[in-house]
Amino acid sequence: MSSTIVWLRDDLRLDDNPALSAAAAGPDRMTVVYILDEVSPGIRPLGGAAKWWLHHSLAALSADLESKGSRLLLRRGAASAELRGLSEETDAGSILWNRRYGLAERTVDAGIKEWAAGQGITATSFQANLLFEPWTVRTGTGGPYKVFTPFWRSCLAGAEPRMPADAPQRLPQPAPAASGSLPVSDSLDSWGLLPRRPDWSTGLAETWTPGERGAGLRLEDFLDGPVEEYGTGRDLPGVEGTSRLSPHLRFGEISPFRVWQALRQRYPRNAPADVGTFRSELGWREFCWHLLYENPGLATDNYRREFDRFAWQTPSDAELTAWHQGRTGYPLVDAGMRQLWQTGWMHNRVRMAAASFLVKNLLADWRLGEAWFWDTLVDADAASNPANWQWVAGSGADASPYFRIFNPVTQSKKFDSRGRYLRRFIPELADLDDKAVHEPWKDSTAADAYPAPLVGLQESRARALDAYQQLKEG
DNA sequence: TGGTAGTTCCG
DNA sequence: GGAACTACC
Repeated sequence: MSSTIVWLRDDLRLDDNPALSAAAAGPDRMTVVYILDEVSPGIRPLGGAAKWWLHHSLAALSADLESKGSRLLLRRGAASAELRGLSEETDAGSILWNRRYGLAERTVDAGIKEWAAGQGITATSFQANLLFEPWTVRTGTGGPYKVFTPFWRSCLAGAEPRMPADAPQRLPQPAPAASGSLPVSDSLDSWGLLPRRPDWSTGLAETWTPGERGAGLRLEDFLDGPVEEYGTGRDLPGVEGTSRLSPHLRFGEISPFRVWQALRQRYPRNAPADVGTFRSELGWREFCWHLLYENPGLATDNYRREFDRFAWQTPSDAELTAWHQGRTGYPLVDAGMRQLWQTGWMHNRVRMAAASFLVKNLLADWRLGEAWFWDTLVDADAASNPANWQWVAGSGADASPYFRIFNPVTQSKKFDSRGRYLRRFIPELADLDDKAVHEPWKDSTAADAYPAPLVGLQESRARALDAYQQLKEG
């Protein structure tokens, strides 16, 4: 008897999952498989925080599938080999998946599609993780967009994103192997995705609930309040003003179509400007994937190739470690880096300030920062992380102008004036008053507990402007 | 989705 | 002394 394989990747959900829904609507038995592929060429290994998330997300997904009569099969290895084996084991007549957009991933998928065609197996892919697929958004002259605003305007001018599909009520039974028993699954624990000695994941577990249910609750919480003041609230790191949906979107625990529709339903017309601002953040996610699709080397190559000649300085071990550990002596940067380490996430405005500090005040190559964020963020994806680092560095598409150098003191005075965020993540500063907390080096009582500034803002700023000036002239 | 420095103007 | 404005980086 023929069966269907649903291959899940960055779409760890039952809701609005077109591949899963298509299988559920058919008559076949169904094998749902997740493959941990660390060996196919060009696939970027997951960072540590992402591994932690993946473990818990798969555990949640597995339970959700079982509650509907299905099960999650886990396999590890090259995706193509695993799928071939599994197709044979389960006598699969079709393989279904939701599309992904990185070059290495597309290459794997295309290879499987070709193999399947030769075997008489139907391989079908669906749009599930982007509202606007990269190749569908074109400028008037047929090229890809390089600037966000016209990109997003073009997206919004087209057809409204489709309605999301509800999760199937019931799922087909798992397909047996030829032997009659179910195909063998790896145990999740055997993958070793969770940190061991030391276990740094406590703060992550306190902050997040990976999985589809956690994602839905985040969306509800956001719609119940912060969304209406998103325009101002999102800039205040001491306030819960953002959606915090990023890691859930990263792993596909919630569909962007579901988020879009939830906003549409809540604000059928005349949505407040804040809602438009939030939508445009979804737009930045789309734009980053658009950029990665057109520039597969986004994480390694300067988008603006003239930056290949830029005179990045190799930071000393002490400097890089101070940045990693949140001990640069600049409270906003340090609070952000500690939030990142403790919770796997950093507020967006603080990301900009912390990244600007590394790339401009320390004059370090943006790839060093990109790599650290890749390893420590729960929401780092292959598009947004490099695209945003290049945005900060000035080497990217629609990038921040080179002379825009964030002043971490000005930023914290402006966006965390009471020092609420600073004190939360830097206990050494808890007793300083609202003025000194932004500039602890001016307060003698802070001197022993908190590091002195790693570099002077004036000199390091001037040095960065010089380096950029040389690039322009050179 | 900035910052700085210089200027004017004000209390 | 600092808010507000501007030109420039």
